[in-house]
Amino acid sequence: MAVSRAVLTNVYAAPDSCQDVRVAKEKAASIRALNRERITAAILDAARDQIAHSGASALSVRAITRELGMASSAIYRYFPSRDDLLTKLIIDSYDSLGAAVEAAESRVPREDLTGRFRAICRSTRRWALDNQHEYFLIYGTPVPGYKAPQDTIAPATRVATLMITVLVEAAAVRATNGRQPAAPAELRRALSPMRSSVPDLVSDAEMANGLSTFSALFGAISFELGGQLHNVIRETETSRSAYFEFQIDGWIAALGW
Amino acid sequence: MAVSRAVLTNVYAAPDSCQDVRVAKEKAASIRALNRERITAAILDAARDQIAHSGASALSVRAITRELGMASSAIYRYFPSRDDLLTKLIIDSYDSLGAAVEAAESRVPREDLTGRFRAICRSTRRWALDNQHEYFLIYGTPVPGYKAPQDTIAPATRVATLMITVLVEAAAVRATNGRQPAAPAELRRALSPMRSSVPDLVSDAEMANGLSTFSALFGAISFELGGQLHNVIRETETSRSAYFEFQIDGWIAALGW
DNA sequence: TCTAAATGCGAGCACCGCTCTTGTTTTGGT
DNA sequence: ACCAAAACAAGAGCGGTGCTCGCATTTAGA
Repeated sequence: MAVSRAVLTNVYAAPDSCQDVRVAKEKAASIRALNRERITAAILDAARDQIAHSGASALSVRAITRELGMASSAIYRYFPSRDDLLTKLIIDSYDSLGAAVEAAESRVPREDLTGRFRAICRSTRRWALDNQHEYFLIYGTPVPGYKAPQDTIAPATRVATLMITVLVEAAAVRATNGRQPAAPAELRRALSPMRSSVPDLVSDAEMANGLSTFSALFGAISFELGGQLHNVIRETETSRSAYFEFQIDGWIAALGW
Repeated sequence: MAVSRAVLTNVYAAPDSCQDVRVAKEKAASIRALNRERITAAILDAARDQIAHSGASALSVRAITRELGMASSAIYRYFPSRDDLLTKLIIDSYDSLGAAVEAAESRVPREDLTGRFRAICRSTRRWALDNQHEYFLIYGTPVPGYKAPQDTIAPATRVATLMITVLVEAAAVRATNGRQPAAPAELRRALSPMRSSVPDLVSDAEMANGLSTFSALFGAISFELGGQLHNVIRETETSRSAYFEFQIDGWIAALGW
């Protein structure tokens, strides 16, 4: 109806006439396409709001449509199911985290390897604290039946890729002096899938170490966000951050840097 | 009705007459009390089945009552809400994990500190692999509105307590040789809540180190169970376990043992 | 024995994800 | 410029959920 349509357009950027926005050939942004974009964005925004406020389990498509003033059935023109909506949100969360970490890491001088490592750890924690529910959307309880679609894996690996890059550069520096002992055959086999993404100059032990540190980082963050540090570490940001910095030092030491 | 009652009693241990089972004073097990126990246990069993099969989010009280042949409203005589049922299951899971880890640790000679540490790590992982959904019930995404009741905290600390015990004994051994440098004031303050449960002979750094290692352990397990090691570590038990053992070695080294 | 508490049941409420039908709007080819 | 086809919005409806309430029955304790 005209009513709901008006609501929808109100929610969004000025419904300027679509004709002055280049009616060029190719995909000349039609009214349909523009509306679709706007409404899709509105749905995602509302969904993000809901998740930020009360977590992924409370995400309700009916609540979204209610807020947007549309019929509950209309949303299925944009997302075939609640799971597809969640998938999109998951991808966005991965990208949001990835972008935040990449931005923080890029601000550190290239030659400062430990500084870059620190930046990765800190910005990951920072993002997690600022987006708790989105963090658990990604690193929390896996959804029973849910199988991660293909298009989630690329965004999912952004921060891991960054970590590997730093690890590789660190290995390159340290490879100049002395060869390292070979890892046990079983560990080598275990690492074989990861090996294909990591140059040979990184030893098996360095790879395993890096991965272990990586999971320790997320363990630390999950502990803090999950309340496992309640009555253990003082609940002020200064204390929490001091403990986190202590952990970073430990990880750097464990990496042999 | 007699029908559903029959079903219920069938599900459970023989409904032997309650009179021969000491009609003594005090809480002379009445028919009511016995049935209540039986039905409560049946509900919990069915709930555990559901969780083990498809996770906590899929836990449905109606499905439980259906399976037990009772009216959906009847379950509220036993658990006032779905959340209370979940709370009970959470407590049970904590206890189950705690008991498993305590049993494994107790089998190692007292003087073998690293062996006891290893036993804690391994049995925790083992339990998590065997009870994936229960693990995430405990260490997964925190429920938005959920506030852990008082009676969960004791079971929740069983494995942590065990870990602290080993840490303390290790500190006692190493305290004989040399004092350790004081930790920064901020870290000391951060650790103050934990300090009240840990004797003074454990230094701040040792405490923080132990805690960090503890969270790393759960980070590692969550990574494995959460699928974060997919395409990273080979998905066979031998490979997974080899990588886990490598991590244990790293943690022991980080603890300075 | 007799009252009060505990228990079971069914109807019902408000919500959920999702489907199907109907009627309207927009698009694109002729 | 017209018209069939596609996209879309709305509403009713289905089966599911957690939970409440009133009523009948059973048990406990005085």
